[in-house]
Formats: sequence, structure tokens, C-alpha cells
Amino acid sequence: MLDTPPETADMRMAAMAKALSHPARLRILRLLARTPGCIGGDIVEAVGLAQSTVSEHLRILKDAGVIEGQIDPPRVCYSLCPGALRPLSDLIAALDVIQPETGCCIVPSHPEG
Amino acid sequence: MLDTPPETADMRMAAMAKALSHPARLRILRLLARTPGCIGGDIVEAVGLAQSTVSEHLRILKDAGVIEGQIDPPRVCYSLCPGALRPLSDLIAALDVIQPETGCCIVPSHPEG
DNA sequence: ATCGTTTATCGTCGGATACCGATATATCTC
DNA sequence: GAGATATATCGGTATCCGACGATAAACGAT
Repeated sequence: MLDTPPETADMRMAAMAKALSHPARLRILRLLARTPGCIGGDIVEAVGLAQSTVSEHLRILKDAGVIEGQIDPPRVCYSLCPGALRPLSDLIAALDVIQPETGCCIVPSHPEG
Repeated sequence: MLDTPPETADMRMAAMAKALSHPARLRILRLLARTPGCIGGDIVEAVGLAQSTVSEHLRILKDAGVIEGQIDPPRVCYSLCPGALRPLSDLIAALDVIQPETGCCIVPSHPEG
């Protein structure tokens, strides 16, 4: 039912950014980075939301490829996918590089025909 | 009406990420980075959406502090705010650093009791 | 003062998101 | 099979988002 829908690179990038666009999810990511191993439902306690809500956030992160879950029944052990966010930081770096220090407009005058 | 609502650092970060969470906005950012100077309504053509829609995207980016507009009546000259996204890439870097190469779970066993 | 140009705002609509409680699912233990 | 545990999914509701057309606002030119 999903014959490779027109998913552009920007769409993937946008989806990745969207995964980071909620405080609870940032919390989760930091928690996962912090933890020496990986955790299960402790995340629920850490973020202070309902279990179902946290599960949804985890799904979003998983769908975005930012985290992955390793099953250890009946738990699931979540962890970061190391290089997953690299493209995003690369984009940010690229944007900054090209725009060095020029305050703003270089051509404030309008070159009319 | 907005007496500094409990805006945490994570909320700011999330808002920044949300600014990047749409293909059209990524398009706009890349366009601004690309352009030697900065552009006005050419953005509208570039993204292929209605003028009002693009204006809204620009507002979102501006609110997030990612871009800024310099007025050159009747146009507005948009440009990137150079270091604005740094905190986001820093976060990403931090996440990756701490998670070195450990495939996943370090403690798959559940310390019951 | 009026017109033309460019951008911002408004009203609206459909669809997505966030949150919750309740329930289903999966697995180990007994 | 029954029970316990941990996670995923479902149903519902309130809110937000993205898109558009229409309209307002700001300013230079005539």
C-alpha cells in the first residue's frame, strides 16, 4: 500500500527534526544517552506522562530512526541509534558555514529591470 | 498575558527543531544559505506554495530565531541568523558522543528483588 | 491622493498531534 | 492454564498545523 511514496530527502530530514520537536522526546533522548545501559519503562517515570503517551513518543522516535528497541521480554530495551542524527547536524553545519558573518543583506538595492 | 510561561530550555530546543520539521522550511533555509545576498519574495516562487503560506513559514522561522528579516520597502530581505542552530547541533553531538559503540543493552538482565 | 508592488494577517478547512484511560498483546513463572 | 509484568494499541477529545484565498497594511512612484 506504500509504493515508495514521493519521500524526498527533505522529508526524511524534516521527520528527523520533528522527532526532536517535543520536550518529552528530548528528555527521552537525553535519558538514553545518559544511561550506561538502556532502560525500559523507567522512561515513563522519568518523563512523568502516562505510559501510553510515552509509548507513543517512543514510537515516533523509533519511526524516525533515532532510537531502536531491543526486546528483552517482557520489556523492551531502548537505545540511541548512534549516527542517526548526523544528517541533521550536517545540514545545520552547512547552513552556518555558507553564511559566515555577513550581517544580512548584501544587495539591499533592488536591481530593477 | 504571557508572564514568562515556564519555558524550559528543552522547550526552546524543541521549538528550534520544530522550525526545521517541515520540508518547505528546510527548502527556505537552504535557499537563504545558498543565496549570496538575501532574497525577498523569490522564496515564494522557490517553494511553490501560496504567498500566504510561505509568509507563515517565514514567520515560524523568524519566531524560532533561525532567520531574520531586514526591511527594504516594500520588500523584506531575509537572511539566516548564523549561529542560531548551534545549540541544536550541539545537542546532537552530545547525544552521539556519549553513546559510543555499544550496540544496545548493557544490562539485559532484570535485577529483580 | 491614487496606484502598483510586496508582505502580513484573517478566516476557514481538513488532517495531524498530544494526552489520557482502558484494553489487548506477549512473555516468563508457577 | 492462571497470574504477573511490561509494552503496544485503541477510542476519544482538545489543540495545533499547513494549506489556501481574500484582504489588509506599508511604502515608493506618479
